[in-house]
Amino acid sequence: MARSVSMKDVAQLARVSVGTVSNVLNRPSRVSSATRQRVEDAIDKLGWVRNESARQLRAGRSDAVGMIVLDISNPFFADVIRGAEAFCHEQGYLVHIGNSDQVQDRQDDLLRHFEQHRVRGVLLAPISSDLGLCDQLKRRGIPVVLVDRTTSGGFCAVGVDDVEGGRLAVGHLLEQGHRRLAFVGGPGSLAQVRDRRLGGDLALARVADAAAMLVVSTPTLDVASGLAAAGEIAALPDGERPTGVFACNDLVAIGLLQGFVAAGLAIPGDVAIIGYDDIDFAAASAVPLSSVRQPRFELGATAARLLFDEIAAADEQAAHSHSMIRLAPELVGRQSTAAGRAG
Amino acid sequence: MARSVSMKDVAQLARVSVGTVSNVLNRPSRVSSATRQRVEDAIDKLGWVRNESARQLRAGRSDAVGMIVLDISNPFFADVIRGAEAFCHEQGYLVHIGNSDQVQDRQDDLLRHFEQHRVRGVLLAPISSDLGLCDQLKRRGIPVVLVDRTTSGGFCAVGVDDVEGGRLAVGHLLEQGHRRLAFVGGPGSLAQVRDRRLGGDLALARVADAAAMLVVSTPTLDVASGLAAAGEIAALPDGERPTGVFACNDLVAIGLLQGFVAAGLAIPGDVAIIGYDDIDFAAASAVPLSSVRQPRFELGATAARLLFDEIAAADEQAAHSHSMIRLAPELVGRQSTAAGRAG
DNA sequence: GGCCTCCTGTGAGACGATTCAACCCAGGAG
DNA sequence: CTCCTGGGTTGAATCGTCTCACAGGAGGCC
Repeated sequence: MARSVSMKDVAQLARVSVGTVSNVLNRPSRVSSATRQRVEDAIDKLGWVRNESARQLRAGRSDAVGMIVLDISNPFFADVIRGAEAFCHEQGYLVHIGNSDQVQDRQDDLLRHFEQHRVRGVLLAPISSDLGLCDQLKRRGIPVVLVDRTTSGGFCAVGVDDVEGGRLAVGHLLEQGHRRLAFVGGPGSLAQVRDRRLGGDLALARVADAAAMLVVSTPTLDVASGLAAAGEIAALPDGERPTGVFACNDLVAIGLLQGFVAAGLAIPGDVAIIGYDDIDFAAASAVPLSSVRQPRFELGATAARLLFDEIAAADEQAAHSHSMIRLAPELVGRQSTAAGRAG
Repeated sequence: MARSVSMKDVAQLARVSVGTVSNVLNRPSRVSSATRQRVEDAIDKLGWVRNESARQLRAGRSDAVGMIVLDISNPFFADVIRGAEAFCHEQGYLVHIGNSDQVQDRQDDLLRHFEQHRVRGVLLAPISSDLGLCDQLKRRGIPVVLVDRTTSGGFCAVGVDDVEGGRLAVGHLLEQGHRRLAFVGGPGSLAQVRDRRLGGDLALARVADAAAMLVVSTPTLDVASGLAAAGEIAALPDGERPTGVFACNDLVAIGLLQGFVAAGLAIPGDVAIIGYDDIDFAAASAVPLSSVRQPRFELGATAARLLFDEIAAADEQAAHSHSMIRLAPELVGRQSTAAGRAG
């Protein structure tokens, strides 16, 4: 198409200088209303739209932050994104969303991309503790806030106390009388998986007559993994099969639920299930799923807030000390662990 | 932090001109290997990262496309995004994801933002037929492809035949012997809602002894809306209550399922339910949900392909005629409509 | 009337990467 | 020895916007 119209074209049509056009846009009070009107008319007439690249180049910064999640298909992250976006939008910032799919290379690619685009900051749900590229961003003056993570090494972080969450989940199963338990989740490289399991183990250690948790490791945290694990567990003979299963997240729990039902096991009669995240589908499942609720929206919003605090401190050359915010998980008991039928 | 390093710094350190640095990056064959090595060393040493704004300004174009979906929490769109992203990534493009949440103003904001950022094209799941801003983008040379939409007015479009899908869904209920049916969904401004319902009506018209569908309109297409509608339907007296319900999407269907169970109705014994989209949670639901499958991933990937065709045509100044691709929906029968018990 | 302000508006640089015409020099052909 | 060729490198111009020092004119004040 025709070369895109620039401020110069607008200036020409309005018979003013480009400087004046810029003033109309950025400090309208400095321009007389007659001139302003002429310029605005010219803008409308030509359909001029500001070129953000040029603006950013000149300003040396952008109006965007980047965000990387582990799995865009997981409704948990959808809500975290919503939270972050709500906050950023309020500040006039755009959020670039990236999906690492738990692949380190993909995460690194995205970080590089963000760096090239000179985002003001990054919200990262990290795959592993390998944060090499984050250090590079930090050195360049791009703050990084870790999301859904409670151990921070030189970064701000927001997370839910996963150890406590695991403790709640397993504690709940124990309270319902279950003594043979299983933990389903993976990979172990994810801090979430390790912490939740650890919490479970801690709860278990307080009860004398409970066996160690059977651990079924999965490659990812999705429905398919839960389904596969269900088959494995259902195949165990009656006396050995766990009566209570702690799934590392709700997707896995839903897979388990489906798998157990398909194998002819009753929920919670034969097996009780508790998930993690309390996504909407957990409650909506026909055997409503007990779960450990995380404040998803707040997680995203808080992370965004920390990020903007750090950005503001850098702008003002003020000191900034990294903070780590640990939100509290909450047990949500539903039918999938209802008492009265378990052995 | 220190002013970000530019190519000039690299050039200085490597004792060459900036032109040579640029050549190393963009046409390495033109540079002697000794020089190239020196430049690359300098880049590493300084940690230089290309400034994408400057590159884009000079090039007059970006390496990104924009995508706007109706509801980022709906797993249906998560998969559409995956499809689009897979294709774009292969072409070396980045996808900016935006969430309109079915709010026209939000959609327009996002379109304006994309225009300012000079994206190469836009994939849009439109809220209504009001595409005013899209025309503006088109005039500016930014092609727009409509996603999940089969009526195109001057745009390429990819969609699933929703009328056919509605026909399949209701046809299936009729085949199972149901004669009192309901349709749950809304708002009517969404083409998806209108078309699916129309398809249902068409199927119904072929059967002499079936009553007209009871239409329960909802404000949005989410779980909460389904729950509310379930209450409304469950309250009807036994002889009047529909025995088969067609939900406009799976989120609504899941809400219905939960609501009916809570009201003491058996699925599919008292009420059969069929949803739409066949998201993973439909199959994983403890009463596995019948649904109409849409090729979600393919939908996104195809839309991206059309977009790049149009971009390529524009680059080569070749003619481009808009195409409209209609993918076929597919009935997936599961337990929620299983036969043998319905009246 | 002269001088000082305030109000508008101007125009010349940046910002950082890319491109391209021009240049330099070594080596080969004549 | 001169001319030509071509690989390797340079430097300036360019993209569109923003900022800032400054100019011109109107009005106020002494």
